[in-house]
Amino acid sequence: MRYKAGLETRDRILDATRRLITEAGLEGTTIKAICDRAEVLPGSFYNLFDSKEQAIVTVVREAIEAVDPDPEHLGKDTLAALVEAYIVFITEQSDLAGVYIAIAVSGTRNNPDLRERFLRHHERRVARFAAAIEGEHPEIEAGARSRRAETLVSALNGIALHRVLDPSFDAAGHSRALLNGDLIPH
Amino acid sequence: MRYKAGLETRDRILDATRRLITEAGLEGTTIKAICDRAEVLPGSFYNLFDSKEQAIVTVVREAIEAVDPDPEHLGKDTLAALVEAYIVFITEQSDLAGVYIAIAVSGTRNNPDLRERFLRHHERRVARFAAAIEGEHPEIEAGARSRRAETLVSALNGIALHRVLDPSFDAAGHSRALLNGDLIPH
DNA sequence: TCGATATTTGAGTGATAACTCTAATTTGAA
DNA sequence: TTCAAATTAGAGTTATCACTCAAATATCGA
Repeated sequence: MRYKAGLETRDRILDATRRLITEAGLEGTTIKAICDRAEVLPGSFYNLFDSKEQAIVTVVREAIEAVDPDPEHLGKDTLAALVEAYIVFITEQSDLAGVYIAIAVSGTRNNPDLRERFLRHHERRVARFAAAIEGEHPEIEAGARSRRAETLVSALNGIALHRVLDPSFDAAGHSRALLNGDLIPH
Repeated sequence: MRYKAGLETRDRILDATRRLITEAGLEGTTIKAICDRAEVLPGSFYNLFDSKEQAIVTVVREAIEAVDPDPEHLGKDTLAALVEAYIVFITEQSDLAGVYIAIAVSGTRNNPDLRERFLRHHERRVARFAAAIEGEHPEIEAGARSRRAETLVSALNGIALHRVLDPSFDAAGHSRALLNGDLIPH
């Protein structure tokens, strides 16, 4: 994996894997399907990856990292910025968003490693949202902050889920509605 | 499929299918896995079902119906009752809830029939929530009602999704928080 | 240009997928 | 108790799965 040709092939394979997972689910992501789409033969695939799983995990790691860019910003985010970043992820990196949701649901059942990775990521993400809430509403006590962050993160994932099903779904509008409390009057 | 033995076998197969989809995903739901768990041989399976897909679709239909019980109540629900009903579904029928989420994500990609069915169900569900909002807040105009209903239904699905991943997740508390607007102060 | 190394080719492996078929057994109405 | 119909047993079929391998070819630093 040192020549330019190999790196390009690797990119094509990862791109095919990303799109396949979102379009056909983990079930439909077979070596043959990946190779057909990437215009590569199985021998080349296995020259670059040890297994199908390695390619999938590579793409999943990408997706998880793309959800939470610049993690070192923790504590300096605003809630609005975090929500806007997620909107960008959902709408402009929809292949990765599809991977993210597919893995959240299917990938974590048979693969304890993926499950662990996903749950750790979720915790970090909730902590980041909670820190943003702290910055804007220091009067809310820590436990309640975490709870609210957890509600918000899960709810946003629901919106991402539906957007994967229905690309015309207005994920941005619904995400902002959640943030602004435009749900039910009281 | 007329004798008692056949009906019991059918129940065992459907039960195994339900649990397998939630535990192992669609990918792990093979005829062999279903038959092993139901203590049935492939010949018996195919005596009662035309295909693996038929068994899965049967279970998916169950799940979709369980999400929205008593659909004729449309217009007579309160929002709180709808949310509580979903909480019961998520927490007390977790096998079906797992099927529901798994299909929402994976099942609708390769199967246009399932996709269609799921999206129609989603529309009905949003309409029902919107009708409940109308009953409680007639001052909100129709378009905004639908929008809010859509936000709420998607957000609740996000909570169900996370509960499938993590059974200790307090789905009830987070669902009620959404309903009560306990998210971010303004 | 040479030559060690990376890459590609593509047929081939064993395992397992969904599904079929026939014979043996069980069921339950008459 | 009988017997037609339902059910079960379980080996077998075909297709496709992930993955391998040896030979041919392409790459690029020296």
